[in-house]
Amino acid sequence: MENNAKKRQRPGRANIKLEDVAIHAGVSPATVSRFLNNPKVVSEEAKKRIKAAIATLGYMPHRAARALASNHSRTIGAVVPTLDNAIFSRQIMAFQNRLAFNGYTLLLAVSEYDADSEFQQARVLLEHGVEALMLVGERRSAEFYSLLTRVGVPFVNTWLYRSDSIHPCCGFIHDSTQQVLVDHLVGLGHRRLSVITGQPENNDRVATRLNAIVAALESHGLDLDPRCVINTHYSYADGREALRRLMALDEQPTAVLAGNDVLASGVLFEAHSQGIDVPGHLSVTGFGDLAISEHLYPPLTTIRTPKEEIGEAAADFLIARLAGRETPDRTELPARFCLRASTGPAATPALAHGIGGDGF
Amino acid sequence: MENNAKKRQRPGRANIKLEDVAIHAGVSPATVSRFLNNPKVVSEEAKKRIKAAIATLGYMPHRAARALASNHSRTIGAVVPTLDNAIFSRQIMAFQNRLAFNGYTLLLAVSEYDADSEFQQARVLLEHGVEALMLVGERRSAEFYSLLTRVGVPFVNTWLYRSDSIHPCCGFIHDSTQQVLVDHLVGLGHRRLSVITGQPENNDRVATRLNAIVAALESHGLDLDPRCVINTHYSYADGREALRRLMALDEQPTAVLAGNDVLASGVLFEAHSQGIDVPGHLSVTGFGDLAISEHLYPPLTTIRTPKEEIGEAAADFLIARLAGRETPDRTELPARFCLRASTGPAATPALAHGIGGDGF
DNA sequence: TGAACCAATGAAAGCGCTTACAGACACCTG
DNA sequence: CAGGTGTCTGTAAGCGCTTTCATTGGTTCA
Repeated sequence: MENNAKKRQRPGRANIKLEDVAIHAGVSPATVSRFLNNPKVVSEEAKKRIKAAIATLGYMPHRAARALASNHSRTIGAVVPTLDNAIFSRQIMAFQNRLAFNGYTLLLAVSEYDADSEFQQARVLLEHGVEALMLVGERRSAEFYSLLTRVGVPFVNTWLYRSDSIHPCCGFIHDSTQQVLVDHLVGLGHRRLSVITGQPENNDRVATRLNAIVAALESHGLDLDPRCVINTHYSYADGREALRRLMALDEQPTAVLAGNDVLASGVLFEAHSQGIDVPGHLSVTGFGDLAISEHLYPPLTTIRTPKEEIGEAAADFLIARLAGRETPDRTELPARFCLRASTGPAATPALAHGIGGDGF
Repeated sequence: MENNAKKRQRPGRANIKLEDVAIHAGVSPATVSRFLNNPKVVSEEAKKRIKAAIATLGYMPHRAARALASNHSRTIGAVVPTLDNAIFSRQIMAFQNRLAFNGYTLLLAVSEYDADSEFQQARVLLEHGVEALMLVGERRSAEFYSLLTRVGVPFVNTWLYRSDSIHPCCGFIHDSTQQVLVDHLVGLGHRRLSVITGQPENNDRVATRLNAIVAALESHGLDLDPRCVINTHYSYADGREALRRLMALDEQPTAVLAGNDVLASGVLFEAHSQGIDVPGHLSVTGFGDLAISEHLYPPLTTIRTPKEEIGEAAADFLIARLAGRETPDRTELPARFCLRASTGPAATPALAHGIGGDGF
């Protein structure tokens, strides 16, 4: 009867609140709160008693209440296209790790490469009061960007770097990175290249790299046969299927630029099962450098992308912003060319259709 | 001057609140709240005006306030060992997808196979008011379980199923699943098996499977030479290194049971580079069935684990519990044996040291 | 000795929502 | 027409914290 108000029970939480700790420790709630948030202003004596009270009561702060009162949720959101690809999962791991280290919790959503879904999910994260947001890519609706600026949370676009971007970003320059691969192949004598990649309409990095390939070829006086460009999804089976289509062409390409290492692996697998010699008959490049890529037969020539570095840099950027620290809007984390054995001199036309080399 | 109180600005959010919507729509805050949470009780007229007000003001609900007032955060937490492995990332994708569909947001933490970290991170998620929790495995401190029950949030242990578990769980039975592999190899004439797996002390599934291997061998009157058991980490390089150690033994095993498909792939890669014929000279099994496994040379005999199914079942279970619906505590999602080409009859002793077959 | 300062604390007013309760109104029913 | 019923709405009291402001008692300094 000591409490005549209808007591709304809190299912789903231990029912100990800050006030209980205060009573137990013989101090005011304000002091307990200060102990939690800024311990140096409370006396040793009070600290000791509060600590004891927290321990014996098993008190856990109620973050929603804290968020409401202090206007700080201590959460940061991320929306990524998928976790299927090791690329994003490593980024997220590094990101989450950095956040946790700094006392932030990650709210995660997956967009499945769908722009509407990305927007929708980001909205929900904002409603949840995330103090900052990590996103992938930069192409999105004006409405999305205007929400972001209206709400005023710091955000960062990852996986790309453009020195003239109007938004904070961290990643690498896709054009020049992609160009390295094209130059490499052309330098090996390849004249008829092919591309197997994702859907440019859902993925601005794919679109950029595709353009970069065309531009790079142009600079060599070459062009890209549209029949040699296959836009597909990111699975091994898709990579295999794409190579089959390419090999069915009457003028077969001598090299394949795969959009990522999964696709490239698929190409390698298919080449193997068809007895196509790589790199004797066909050169293959990947993009991303997965852990497995150096172990494939032959080891894959690819681009090592800074997955963890991007996650960490994004976290550091956002945390710095939230702490009011000055920090540059754009961070370039270069991707590196990994020359391995899946690329080699273009077969001379005379040999082009033979099954060369020692296979696998 | 209409507001003489010191106005704490809300940086990081659009400053429109429910009350503003109410004023704009000419109704009380309660009605707006009802519109948001239980629209069927508000009149069509009011609905229309509130909808318009929300749209023109660009109102976004403040979830922390809502959580505080209603005692429902609409968030669910998950702690997984890693996202590095496709296993858990697929589970998380499926889980998150299901949550989002039901209006829940995922708070994600990664424990890196560390029990203290798992506990710590789960605590933080609980502080954030997650209404339910998905975990991996079942071995954890009594303190952890007591917190879970004290706080009273529904939780579920994933990746294992035990009909006699006292906690909700969803997954498969490791013992019998593992046994299938052992029986398969023994049935092929293998007598000297080896195991390459993770660290049983950090991973109860590994420990269970290891015991299951010993038991299964015993049932065939065989035993497991301790020198043939290698506990390592989950990388391709670790798998390769482990095979090297196994091959350096004076009595070489004729089969390797790898703890997961990554390790098994490493074994395959190393076997290839050493010219060891698989399965002619050495049989290899995996565990998990990654997307790549069917494409390897030779395609990997392994166990297909229900990754997405586990994520979905876990989400469904927790959501049902939160909705007060009856639902069984334990869900068995069987793992399936995938017979492929990496296993074959044990080499006869006479041939055991030769390099057989056509390699790759 | 009194003014000035400082460190430590408590009282109380919210943060932006939800919800119990009661009131207002329209409509039946006997 | 009194009384009941049902639908919709508003009032106001919190949810568990943070934080401003005022107060206390002790120290230092001129």
